[in-house]
Amino acid sequence: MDQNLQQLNPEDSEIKQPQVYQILRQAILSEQLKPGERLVERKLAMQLGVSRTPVREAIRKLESEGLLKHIPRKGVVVARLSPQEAWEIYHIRAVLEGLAARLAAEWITAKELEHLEKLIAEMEKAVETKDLNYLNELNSQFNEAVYGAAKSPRLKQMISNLYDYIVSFARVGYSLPGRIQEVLAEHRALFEAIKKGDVEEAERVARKHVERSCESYFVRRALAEQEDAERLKKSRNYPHL
Amino acid sequence: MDQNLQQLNPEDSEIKQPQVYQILRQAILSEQLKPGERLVERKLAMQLGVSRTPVREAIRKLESEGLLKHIPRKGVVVARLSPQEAWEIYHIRAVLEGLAARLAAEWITAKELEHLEKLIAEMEKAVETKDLNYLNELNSQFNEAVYGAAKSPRLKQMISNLYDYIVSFARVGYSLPGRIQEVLAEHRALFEAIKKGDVEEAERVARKHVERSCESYFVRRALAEQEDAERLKKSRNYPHL
DNA sequence: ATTAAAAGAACTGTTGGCAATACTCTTCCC
DNA sequence: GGGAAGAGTATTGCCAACAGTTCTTTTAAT
Repeated sequence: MDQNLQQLNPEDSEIKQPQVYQILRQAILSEQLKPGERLVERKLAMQLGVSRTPVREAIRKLESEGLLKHIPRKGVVVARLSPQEAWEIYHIRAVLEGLAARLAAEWITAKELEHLEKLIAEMEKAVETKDLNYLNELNSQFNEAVYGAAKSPRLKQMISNLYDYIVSFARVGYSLPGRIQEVLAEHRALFEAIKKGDVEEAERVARKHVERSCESYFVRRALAEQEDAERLKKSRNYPHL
Repeated sequence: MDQNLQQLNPEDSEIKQPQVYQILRQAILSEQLKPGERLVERKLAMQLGVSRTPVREAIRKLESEGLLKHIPRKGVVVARLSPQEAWEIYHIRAVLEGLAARLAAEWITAKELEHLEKLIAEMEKAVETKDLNYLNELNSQFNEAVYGAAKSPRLKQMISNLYDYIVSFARVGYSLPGRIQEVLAEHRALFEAIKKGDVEEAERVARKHVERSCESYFVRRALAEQEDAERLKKSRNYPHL
């Protein structure tokens, strides 16, 4: 627990709960608060410079989104995804994004379509210059644009929520060789389907895309665990550490 | 606001927030608290015999599930589904239930399959005796059994949440002539697909089933509005009422 | 009678404190 | 020395009160 969380301004008369929520959410997604780590209301309240109530409510909200796990009379811990849960989430996302793509293919406007096209072009440039950070940013924008085109706020909301779970791992999903090109091709195929207004194709492509992401997530996760095991093996040689 | 909400036992040392949550949830789903109606923390707290804190937390939870709508510094009201939102929810449910059916077809056990078969048989009996209440109960059980067979707790949770929204209208979905037989046939088709282990077919059938429910929801809703309009017209003749 | 300002009422957001519960460390008995 | 009982501590659940904000009603001036 290093815990140098951003502090709230005490004289800030804004409503504090949403700010606390944002800070905690960021801390969890950035893994400043690590999976399995315990959150203590009073400590967080002290650190943030507010009373327990806003912290409490923020925690409850994060809990209902699934980022925290609450054990009655014991407290809350940062949720740790089991492989089974990660698989579930990816497959739920797959069908939801499929639906979003279908709706987008049906309802997209000329202006939105143009925006998507620009994003695709930008992505191609970013792939060539291997600017992974920018590519990630563009990726999010592309997804956002598709969800927006679907004209279904609730669907968009649900997808974003699910997206949060795996954001930390997904970010490094590109690290697999060849995956970058694959992702680009998949996005392009989705764009084409939406442009044609082919709802079936759009749904199929989007769904497949998420399923592929799921696969590379598990490959990535397996690699990470292998690395962990190696580290562990090494550290056994130096038990005093 | 008639508000004869069930009271909590004051000497009850159980944790109160979940109880308050259940009571409010029931009140909303049973339309004892009607869409658009405002919920006042202090009033509810008084009526339930607790302080504002548990009420507040229960409200926040219901809000995050979408049953309540929160307007900052104003309070919360019972969410009223616009036709657009109802449509969204049905279509999200359609793909999620499709996924659940697919997973069920893949992972169902012999015992679960047997249970489904019994439920189908019961439903046929209930259709003949026109026992609508029992049929509804069986319906829920059948759905639960399918979701359970999918072995995906999170998916099950999400579907149940969405189900709540439309439960009040769905209950009368049968009232359309011929719909009862249709529903039964759809359930039977789903059962057969799951039994065969045909994942594609199971998904397609389940999805179609929800889409049909959506249609009959809107027919039902249109009828209800027509009735409302008639009532309004009548009441105009007696403006003093 | 109409309108605008001001007082008042009604709520939510926030606070710190109290009670109940779960965990931990010490002490005592075998 | 090991294990069980008990005191002490940490932490959540709950509460009543206060502060700030929004809505309503009253009042006064035109």
